[in-house]
Amino acid sequence: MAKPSQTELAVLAALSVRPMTGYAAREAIVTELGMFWSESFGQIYPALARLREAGLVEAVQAQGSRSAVHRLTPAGRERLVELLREPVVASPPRNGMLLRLFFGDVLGPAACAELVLDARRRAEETLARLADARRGAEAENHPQQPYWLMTVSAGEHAARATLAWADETLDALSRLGGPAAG
Amino acid sequence: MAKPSQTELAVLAALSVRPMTGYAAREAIVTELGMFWSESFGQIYPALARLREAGLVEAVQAQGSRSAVHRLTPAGRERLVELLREPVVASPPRNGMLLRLFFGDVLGPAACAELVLDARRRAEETLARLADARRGAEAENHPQQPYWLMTVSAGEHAARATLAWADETLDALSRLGGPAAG
DNA sequence: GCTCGTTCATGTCTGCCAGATATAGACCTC
DNA sequence: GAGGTCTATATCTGGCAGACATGAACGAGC
Repeated sequence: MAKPSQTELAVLAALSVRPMTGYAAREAIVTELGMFWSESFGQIYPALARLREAGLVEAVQAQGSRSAVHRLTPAGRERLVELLREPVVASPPRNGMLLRLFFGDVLGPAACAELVLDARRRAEETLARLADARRGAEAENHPQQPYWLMTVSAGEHAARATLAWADETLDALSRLGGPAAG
Repeated sequence: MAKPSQTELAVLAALSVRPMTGYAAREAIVTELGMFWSESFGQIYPALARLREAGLVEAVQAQGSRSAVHRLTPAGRERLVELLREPVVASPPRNGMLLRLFFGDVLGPAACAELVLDARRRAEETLARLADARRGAEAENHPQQPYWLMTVSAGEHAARATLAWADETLDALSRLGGPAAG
């Protein structure tokens, strides 16, 4: 019940969909929330242990099998709502590509163009994965479906902004590299 | 010379602009790179000590005054180029707002609209600060000026994308809240 | 029936890092 | 000269990622 942990929020949220092992919870977070969230094994298992101790989740079917499926208790469901209502914790920005571009003079226009092209490629890949996610969500009939589409749309807007910026920036870089390189 | 640290890269980069105290380096990172980078005191001072020990920076004027101004050595400048050339380390995503929106069913449309409005407000503020930064950069005549403008532009594209997404999403949420609330 | 590779599953360890906190000199104001 | 703010340095706690260690289950091939 103490200090709100980001990991515990994500684990509770994942388990609210369906009971899962820690391993499966991590899989679900990577594949379904991967566009805007991430967790590591090193956090998930200690978090599950704490949640179990606090009575927020319970382990079922831990007998014969090695796998311990965890399920939310009613208290866990309450705690999830409580954590969701807490103010959003902003994660400090750390964009290595923009840091390098800011000191682009040191690397030169060609190396900078490589960095921007990389970012552009990643944005293209993101758009493709989001198109899949959108098709999948649109085929569903679930109370959370409209919310899923909103998060997909957030990713699409961000990725398209990256594409537009990259094209603009590649143009500027080619002009920096000398008119002959344009 | 060992494992490349993100903090050491940022500190070397900051000191490459001009010699500074640790405190001033942190100020510079917050104010000038704050849109895409962050550092804490708890990292800067140990990093400076390591860099000093490795001969990459040197302290000057540490005698009478309490303040220790640090300056890049030639080896430090080489190391900076080396670190800038290293592949970008991607920071794992953690967007608490989108996590909450994904489980928006639990909170309800009104609380979700609050979250989106918050994000919209922050994007507006970001755009205002970036407009200042752009004016400042455009007034300069510096070899790095075009690169500064590219990073400013990245922030502007991202912020405008957030605005467009927020408006679209607020509209969708108002329709979810029932046609009467639209 | 045995080995081998893969997947599922649980955990530990190291080290990066943010944020809070403690401390104190410098300078300014009233 | 008392109090407040800014500059400056440093430490400590705890969240967290990523690499690693370990082993069960299971199918493929011999």
